[in-house]
Amino acid sequence: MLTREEERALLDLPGETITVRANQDFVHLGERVEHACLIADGLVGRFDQNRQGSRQITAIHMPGDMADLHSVVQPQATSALQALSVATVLRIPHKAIRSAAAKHPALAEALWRDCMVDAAILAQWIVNVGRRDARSSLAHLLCEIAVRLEVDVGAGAFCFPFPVTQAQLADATGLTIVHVNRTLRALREDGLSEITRQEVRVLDWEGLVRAGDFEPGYLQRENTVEGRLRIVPPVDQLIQLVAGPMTSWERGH
Amino acid sequence: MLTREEERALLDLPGETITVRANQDFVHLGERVEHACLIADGLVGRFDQNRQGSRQITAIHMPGDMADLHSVVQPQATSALQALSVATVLRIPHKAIRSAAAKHPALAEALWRDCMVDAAILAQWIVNVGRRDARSSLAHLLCEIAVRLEVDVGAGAFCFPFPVTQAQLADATGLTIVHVNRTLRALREDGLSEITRQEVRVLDWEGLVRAGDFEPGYLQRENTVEGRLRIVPPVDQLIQLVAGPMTSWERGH
DNA sequence: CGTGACGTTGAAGAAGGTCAACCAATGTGG
DNA sequence: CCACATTGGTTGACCTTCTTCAACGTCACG
Repeated sequence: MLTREEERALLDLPGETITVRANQDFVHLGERVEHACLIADGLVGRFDQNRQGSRQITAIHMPGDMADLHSVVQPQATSALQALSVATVLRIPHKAIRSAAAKHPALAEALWRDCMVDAAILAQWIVNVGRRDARSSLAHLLCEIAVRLEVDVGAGAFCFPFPVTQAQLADATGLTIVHVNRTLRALREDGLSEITRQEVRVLDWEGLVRAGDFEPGYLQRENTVEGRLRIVPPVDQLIQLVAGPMTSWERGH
Repeated sequence: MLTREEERALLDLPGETITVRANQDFVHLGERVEHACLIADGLVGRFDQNRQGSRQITAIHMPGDMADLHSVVQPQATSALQALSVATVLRIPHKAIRSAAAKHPALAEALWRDCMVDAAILAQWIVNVGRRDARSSLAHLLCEIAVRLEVDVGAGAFCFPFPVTQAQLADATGLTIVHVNRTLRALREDGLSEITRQEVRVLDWEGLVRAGDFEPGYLQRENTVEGRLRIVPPVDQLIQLVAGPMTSWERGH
């Protein structure tokens, strides 16, 4: 865990709030960025594309995520960031993050770790588009989102807001819109899940987990000692979880 | 760039050398690791899989790469590491890396950056399996490897060692062995590239780049000021490139 | 000179893409 | 309040890519 002082350093980070319309880029490909983006509200996609113009969403970020924390050490953007639905984003200057990290090595480690959880999710995403069929891939995506949103999956059936279009789901899974549409219908007909423009209704969580071949370990959620940095909204009131096996690099060995 | 003192700290890292046979895991899924693996020789794959057992290579590492540097901040392995061909690996204790990072913030930043270059490669890998057909995907993979190996692509035709099997290429691209075989034949018949068990012979680099829709920007190679950490073999004699826009977090503002 | 690992090929079929409609909901300007 | 445009969802017909299964070839090695 971070010390109270380290928490303060994190919470005291300055930033300006911007509102982004759906389908609007707020980090452009190749751009040199000076701010990291903390998602305060809405959903954000990390977009890549090939030169033929077909797009691929490589990550989905939600409130509490630092969508491009990596830009602190790599300011040349290799992916774009675009709002999937209306989003509120807090732009935090790299400068401030760097100086906080320099003062508090444990914080630097927590930031690095946070990036690595995202990287583990990227690796799973590769498996999802590379080695799962459409049905499994979509089911897996829904499971991942549910767990990351910390929806209570105890009950057999539940709902959570997830305002994305079928076109965006297609970009996330590497499928076409038409095939996503048919596959969602199949999931519906099998009584696993129903998806509208605004929310996901899970009817059979166990079944969805099986269909999606979902193993939540990679999300690093159970283990609170090594969990991900997560600043939950309202942003300036609570750090939910921040951690490292050692309190600080100096103190650990 | 790192200062001479920081370079020394990096070079002075202790480690034991191990030799790994082809197809042998040296980091197991779910395992708790205490060492980071610096590849000294050979090729290494980062392996993930779904429960049905079909495997997916999510990254390929080569000499000079720290294949699981991320384990320093996230010791629970979410992917396995396996040698693609005989490999020599230097195992560096996390402890040593942590303490060097604590002493030298600029080094900590360089390590973090190195991880983020790998993450950018992961994102491109998603595009490769999600939005490219077999021909394009294999061509892109070959281009990426050539550039990362720092092969001189100036000449129209050239060779470089790349000892992988077609089965491994299939796991890397999310295809089947059979389809990889047919697609490689197509690349050969089109006069782009010939691949044997030991090496890749590129006959038409420009054509291969076009076929693979390859844009090397994400590899962060041109820009020496922000390039990746790369400890080239013989490991303890040379740091080729290490960097950051600022010399250190402290010295930055 | 067998045995295993790797590569190659053919035939058949399934998963997913492409093209082209059409529908429903929402918003906007006259 | 209506005509119209826009966005997102749905469906059918057809076609391509890739997979599956099964066989056979080839090379290295004990």
